Amino acid sequence: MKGKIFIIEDEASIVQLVQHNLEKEGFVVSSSLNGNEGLKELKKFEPNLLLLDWMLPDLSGIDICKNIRRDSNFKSLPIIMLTAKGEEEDKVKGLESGVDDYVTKPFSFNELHARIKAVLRRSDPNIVANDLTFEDLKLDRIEKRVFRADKEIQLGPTEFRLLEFFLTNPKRVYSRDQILETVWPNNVNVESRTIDVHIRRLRQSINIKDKKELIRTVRSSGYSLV
Amino acid sequence: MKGKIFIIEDEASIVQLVQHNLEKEGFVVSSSLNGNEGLKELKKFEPNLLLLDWMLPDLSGIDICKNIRRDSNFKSLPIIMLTAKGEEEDKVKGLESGVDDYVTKPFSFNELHARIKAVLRRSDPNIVANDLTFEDLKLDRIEKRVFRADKEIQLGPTEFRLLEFFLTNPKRVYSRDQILETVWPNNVNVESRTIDVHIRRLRQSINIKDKKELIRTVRSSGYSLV
DNA sequence: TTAAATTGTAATATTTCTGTAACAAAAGAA
DNA sequence: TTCTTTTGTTACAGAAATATTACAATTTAA
Repeated sequence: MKGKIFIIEDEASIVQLVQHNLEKEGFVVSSSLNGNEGLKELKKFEPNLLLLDWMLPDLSGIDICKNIRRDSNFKSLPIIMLTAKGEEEDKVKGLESGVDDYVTKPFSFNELHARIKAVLRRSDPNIVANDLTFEDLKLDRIEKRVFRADKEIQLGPTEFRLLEFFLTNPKRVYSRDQILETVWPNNVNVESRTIDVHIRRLRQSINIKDKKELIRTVRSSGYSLV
Repeated sequence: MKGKIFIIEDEASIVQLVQHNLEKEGFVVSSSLNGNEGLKELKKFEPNLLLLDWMLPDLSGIDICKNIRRDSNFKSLPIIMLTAKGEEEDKVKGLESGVDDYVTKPFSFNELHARIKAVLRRSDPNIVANDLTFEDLKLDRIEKRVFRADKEIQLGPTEFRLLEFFLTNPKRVYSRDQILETVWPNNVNVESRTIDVHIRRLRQSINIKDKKELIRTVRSSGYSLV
């Protein structure tokens, strides 16, 4: 069971795109093109997550948010807000009125999907896959543990995130910039060479003697798993 | 054995939803769509708990309640009343006529489930799991006692709730925010560092020499049991 | 009411983690 | 080979997160 997602968004093309893709991912999806009706349908549908357009013809996103948060049955419904580019103040307002995350339009489905999983993982962990594995490596996001060949490995927080990142796309080569963007908290400035050091630390931790090296260096491109 | 639940409710869709979910949870469920018949069937069925709609076409919730309380065989049958939104006076009347709890429609199944467990825990402790255990730790929700290796341990109220929380999902790592949300009463603002102190107190209480530490610190993530 | 227990916070100590710089080693290029 | 570029390794100081302690305020019990 992947969970139920409700969409309130007035641009039919977006709804169609998102709904179709989410259903392909195994979610049960329902949607509404306007706010007032959407609210009613949503409460019947009882989703695990709401995708909410911030600019609707009838009701503003804030109003919907408030309404939802006031209803004891939906107080903790995770909400991801869809906002048009440049409406920076809206983001602030959104986060203040209890939105869990936001995605700026236009967005790629992959980006949205990642956000959805992240939000669901926090609010409703059973809905989302929590173990990442690759060969004899296993990372448990719930218990925050890492195993190589069934032996537990201790990692620092950054090494953990780094490995988690590689495990979401094994084999794929990531540049230092890509790694930096995803693994490090936003608006943090670190030397790109710093990654080398963390790679070293990660290697040191996950390598077992007689077992093959798991992190490959791709000269002038970056690193990848195996 | 999870116990038997009877439902008297005239909206077939609600009955279906609730009955289905309760059966999935292991309860034996029977139901009736109207009051007079429901009363008869109920007495044959001999449930451990009754879910009672307050607004029925034929008999009012109060009448049913009175009838039940007058019957010596069902004097102490726990009743949860289902009431439509805004019927505040009904709640008062309900509680006066011996209802144990009420749930406002529309409700989520999870909410109802929680209420049912809470009511059964009080009235019929054998039906509901009241002991949380993990390795040699045992927490008794009824008597509010905690044991480690069969030796009783004294905990303050907050430490008790904290441990109870960890025991509902052992091994899982919880962030300070999650702990705060669940363990502390709502809309109470406490410093997130305060949790560290309570963790310390809890550790101090449940740790026995020569026995392993039960609470794991996961740097930058939170805490978990073992 | 007094005494005891409980709570939250702030201050301090301790531990662990991070980023960087400096140098070594390796891989390409010429 | 020799030079250049890129990556590996190491050590270390400062930063960040957690542990511990003490204390005042509040609640509960006696």
